[in-house]
Amino acid sequence: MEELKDLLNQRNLKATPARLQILSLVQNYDGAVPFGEIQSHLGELDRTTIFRTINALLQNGLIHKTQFGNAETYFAMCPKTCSEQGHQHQHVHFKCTNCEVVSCEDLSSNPRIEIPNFQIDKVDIILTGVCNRCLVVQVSVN
Amino acid sequence: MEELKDLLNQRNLKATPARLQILSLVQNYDGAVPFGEIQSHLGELDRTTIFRTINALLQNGLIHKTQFGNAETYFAMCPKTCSEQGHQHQHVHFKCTNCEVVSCEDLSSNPRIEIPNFQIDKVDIILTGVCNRCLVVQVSVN
DNA sequence: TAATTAAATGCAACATTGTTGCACTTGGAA
DNA sequence: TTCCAAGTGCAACAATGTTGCATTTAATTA
Ligand SMILES: [Zn+2]
Ligand SMILES: [Zn+2]
Ligand SMILES: [Zn+2]
Ligand SMILES: [Zn+2]
Repeated sequence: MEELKDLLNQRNLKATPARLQILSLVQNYDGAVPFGEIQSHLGELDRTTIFRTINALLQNGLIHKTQFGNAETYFAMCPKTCSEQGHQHQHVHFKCTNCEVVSCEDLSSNPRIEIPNFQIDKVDIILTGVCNRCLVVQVSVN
Repeated sequence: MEELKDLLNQRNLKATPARLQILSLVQNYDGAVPFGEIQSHLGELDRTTIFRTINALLQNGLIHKTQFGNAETYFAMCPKTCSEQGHQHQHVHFKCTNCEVVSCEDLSSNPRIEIPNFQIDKVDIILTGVCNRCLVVQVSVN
């Protein structure tokens, strides 16, 4: 908890209870946290505060977000390569249709994404399928 | 317009004015259509009808959608490989930060997306950058 | 430790996207 | 022309997200 406080102060963000609570939830969650989970775990906070807190953490490179279709938005911790200067992620986002967990995953080999005559600045890869844990369970059941 | 009517009837959808108008707009638009454009071009239709029409076209494989961050949802025509059985797209979605146009694009080579011990069922690649048209303009101006 | 202040919060009000139930209308087939 | 399942409009609702303003508080400093 003290290290989260340092993390915030390093980015010139006050270490307020709202920020510590949300950061702590995101850090300790199994996978990326759905927005609804943040809201229900922090019901004592005003909704406006939750949105503003999330935006502050996003803008300062402490957390990032992803979306699957029109469904809920998910939040996860950033690697140390992210800062208020911008986000730098190499990983992809995966949602398991069985356990519903959304996670940040590294690809076994990083794909080369190119479109002829286009300049590509940002690549976002969103995957859906069955995660390793659920596959193991399916195999052991059969 | 008559071919759109056939297209709808092939999928067992009535060729109503709402569907013909929305399909026609999506087909003739430069790139994928933002939801707001659909709404403003079809203001005489009830919003509920617009949503239900879009959902019918999505479910029957006539159009598909994509999203960039939390921003607007975009709609584009489907290739013939899509049907009420499901969507089958190989292309990616690209948004130009200069002209704001969102388009469906083929990659010069299709990447192999793999995560060890995961089963991947659906791959969604969302790109941001500068499109070929805007790059040409920038070069000719300098 | 107490005072100071910029930053953060709570509250109210608002905008947009999206859904559901129900009554009414209509496209397409007989 | 008649018929009816499918489609539409309307009302009401729910969720996400934003803005303005008054109040509170984290961190600095005296
Ligand atoms: Zn980041
Ligand atoms: Zn991530
Ligand atoms: Zn499709
Ligand atoms: Zn597309």
